[in-house]
Amino acid sequence: MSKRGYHHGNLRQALVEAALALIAEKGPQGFTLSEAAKAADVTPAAVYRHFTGRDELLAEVARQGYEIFAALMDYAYDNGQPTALSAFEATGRAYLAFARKYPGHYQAMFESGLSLQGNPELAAVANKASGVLEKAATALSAHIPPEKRPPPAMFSAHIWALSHGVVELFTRGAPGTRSPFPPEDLLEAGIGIYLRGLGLLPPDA
Amino acid sequence: MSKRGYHHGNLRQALVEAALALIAEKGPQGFTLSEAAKAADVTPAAVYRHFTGRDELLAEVARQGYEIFAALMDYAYDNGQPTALSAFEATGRAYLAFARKYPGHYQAMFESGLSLQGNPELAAVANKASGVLEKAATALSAHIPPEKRPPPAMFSAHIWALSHGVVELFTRGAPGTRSPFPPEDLLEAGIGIYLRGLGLLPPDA
DNA sequence: TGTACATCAGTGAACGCGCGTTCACTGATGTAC
DNA sequence: TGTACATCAGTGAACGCGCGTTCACTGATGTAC
Repeated sequence: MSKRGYHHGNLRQALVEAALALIAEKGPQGFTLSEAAKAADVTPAAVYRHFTGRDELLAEVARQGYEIFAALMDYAYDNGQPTALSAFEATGRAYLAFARKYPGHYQAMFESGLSLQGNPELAAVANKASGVLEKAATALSAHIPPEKRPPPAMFSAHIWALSHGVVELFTRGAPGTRSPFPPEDLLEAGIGIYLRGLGLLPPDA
Repeated sequence: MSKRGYHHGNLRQALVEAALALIAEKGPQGFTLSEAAKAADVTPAAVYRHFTGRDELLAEVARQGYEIFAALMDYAYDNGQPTALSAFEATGRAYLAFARKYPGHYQAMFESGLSLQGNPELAAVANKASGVLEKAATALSAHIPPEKRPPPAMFSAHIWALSHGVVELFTRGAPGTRSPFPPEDLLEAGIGIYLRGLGLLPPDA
């Protein structure tokens, strides 16, 4: 911690980052306002210059997470050209990559128990993130034989759920089981089988 | 609460049930030893006659959950005869049914952050539960065309992850999204597509 | 059947702790003259 | 360039709270005689 005077400089963001480190290290319940303040070398009361309280700080962490998440998904989508299929697969991979690379954000978003109700700004940015996956699903939808075409929202939900389940069950020292396979491989294979079921991959691949 | 004297009768199980109700109502973090004791009409100190502390009470809740879960999965498996396929599908449905019917147990097992490390008894009963799904997957494995046959542990993990993701994301007033579809339908459709991808369902169903 | 007694499940008071939050304050910063 | 002053980001002490846990105790239960 460099010498700083009475004033911090950018305490707001420093608190967000302290919270992220705490959450990544000890889980969403390990985060407390007091410890975040201490990690930022500041009195707990100083937090109230920047946030209305504990919940708003946590919400800001999640908000930044959704922002990064949406950008990452969008990047993966664009980058996943040339085909709608490869773009879609890329967003699935991006989900897991995000969870791995930004564990603090991920847990704040999905495991901290904060509610999107009554926080319109947070809900909006969350929708932005899920919008990317639905966009990818819609684009892909055109390539699905009509007789087995589910609504795009449905198979984007499937991929989302599968990805989330893999993260929750198999990426940490999680309950239930230790990972029988590398999570990336598990997800990749699962998505592959699923897309084959949709008729989007050759049945003998 | 009926009149009871100084002695409770079966406080141990009453505390487990109080904890379950608290968890189901307010989430795993809403559970405290003190509130569970109060709900059972007893002083917090009385808890220590039956458990070494808060963690052991929570672990017992989870243990009973795994027990019920394993029994339910096993029942679904047997009941899913006549074919390996229908038995497998039944276990998938049982996962979601369990989460719905026993939300307190479910959250204690998967969302309370308790660790299976250093609790061999809990780990054993957890393995019993996942063992059923693997058994179902292994039986099904024989029917998969060899060139697209993943290890049974892998597709049981896929189904487990998909089910878990659906529960986490779409069954409560969850973060991320409100459910676009009834979770049961979502899971059923997802498993269907997945099994078609494995060559276990006709491609045109 | 009646009494003495051991057991042990529960009480209730107390503890130390860390939490989120409040408040009057202080002192560094940067602007006006 | 130098001084006076307003701003406001941070301090530090204090609060009430509920938590998990401990301890000496009490009184209901059930057994031995």
